[in-house]
Amino acid sequence: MEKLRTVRGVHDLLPDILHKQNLVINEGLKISEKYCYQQIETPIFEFAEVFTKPLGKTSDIVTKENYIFKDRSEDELMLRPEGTSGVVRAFLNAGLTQDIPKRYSYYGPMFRYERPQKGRLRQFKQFGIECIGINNSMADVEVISLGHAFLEKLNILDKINLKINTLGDSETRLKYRKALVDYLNDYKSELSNESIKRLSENPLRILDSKNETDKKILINAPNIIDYLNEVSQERFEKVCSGLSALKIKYQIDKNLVRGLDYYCHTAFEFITSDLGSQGTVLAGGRYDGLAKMLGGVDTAGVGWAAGVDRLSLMINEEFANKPDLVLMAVSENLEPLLMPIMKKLVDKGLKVEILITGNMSKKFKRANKVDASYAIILGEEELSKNIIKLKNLIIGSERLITLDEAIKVIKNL
RNA sequence: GCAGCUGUAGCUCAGUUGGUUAGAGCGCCUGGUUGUGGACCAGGAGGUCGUCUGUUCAAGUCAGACCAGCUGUACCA
Repeated sequence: MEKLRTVRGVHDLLPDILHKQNLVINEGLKISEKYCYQQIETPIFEFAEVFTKPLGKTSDIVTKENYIFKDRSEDELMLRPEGTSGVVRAFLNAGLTQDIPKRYSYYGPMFRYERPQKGRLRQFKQFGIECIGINNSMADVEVISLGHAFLEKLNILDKINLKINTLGDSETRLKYRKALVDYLNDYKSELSNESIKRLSENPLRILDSKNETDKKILINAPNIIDYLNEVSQERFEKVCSGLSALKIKYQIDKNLVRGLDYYCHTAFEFITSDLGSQGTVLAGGRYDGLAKMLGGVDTAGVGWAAGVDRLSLMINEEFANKPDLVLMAVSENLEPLLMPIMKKLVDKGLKVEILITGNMSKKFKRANKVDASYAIILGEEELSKNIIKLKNLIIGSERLITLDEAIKVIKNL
């Protein structure tokens, strides 16, 4: 096919789907504003290091899913695969490390070179929030609570489960990592190829394996909960009891690992079974090490990102941008008089579609198609008396009245 | 990335063991109605059958490659 088309996994968002996505984003913005999160926007591409450093050299995003390119000045740039790194980078660049805490919300397109499917695109939209500069575990609870409230506003909470886990602090993870590797080394010959590779590179991610043999081996693997030092242990308990106090239901999933290196302590995912294998709809965690990885001052942070495309697939909203009325003239020479009328109607807050193609029959057919309730018709007869004809398209009745009267009738509907 | 399924009109789909000019419903356009819609009637436009290569006297139909979508898996939002 030599026709022009979009790149694989990159879709046009026609009005009906974009409208749904905007609803999702608007709910996100509204609820985050209530929690005093302020909207921020960062560039959709950055120096590649902004992502490669914090995400970790072994993450899929960096190794095979990236959109990296060089610009004309040979700078290595990368289309952003996620939002957090850019937001934290912006926070550091603005010199705000003394001005904490900061609560940010953002939305926009992200890019990952993946195998496209329903709910998985190469250009997709995320809405996310970041709470920067608070080490207190109550920030974790706040952030999860906000995510929960967001999904509640979208009216899809009943289709979603929350899973949480803790990755502990760096001391914990070092100890646990060693224990896990020791355990898994005994089964090295039975593990999947992917997991064998990870054993040396990023063993924690083996916990996430969906391979059946791997899963069996993992049943008796050491549990990170047993390796938590006192600080990490206490944190996790506080987060759990904080959620319970909010009556937010959750399941602890000890195999929940975030794919990105910068996470520590709390990790969580809101998961649905409605979207096939793309179950994760909102996910995040704590990323205390991120600011330092970017070369900035060590700053705590916790946040999440939600998949707007996925969420919009879950909400039932009919998109009807139907006009309050249609406006037409009976002959072409009267059409110039319609624009001032339209201006007045719009100024009064009405949604108007002006009909300037076809004969009267066509115009009424169009009015029908766009599901307008009223038609305002201007003809020679009406013009001479300085009135218009108002037709109620639902019951079919017509009245000759002034424009001001017509506006009142339409608005009283 | 790996595996499977699918691709015929704007949409949903039919198309027999390969055989004239590829069909239906819906939608669209024109007219029946020169100031009036939904229903109805009549007519019409719209397809290089995803693309390319091959097999054959003959390909929408068979084969291969590629492209795209979907499903699962990996991974992730």
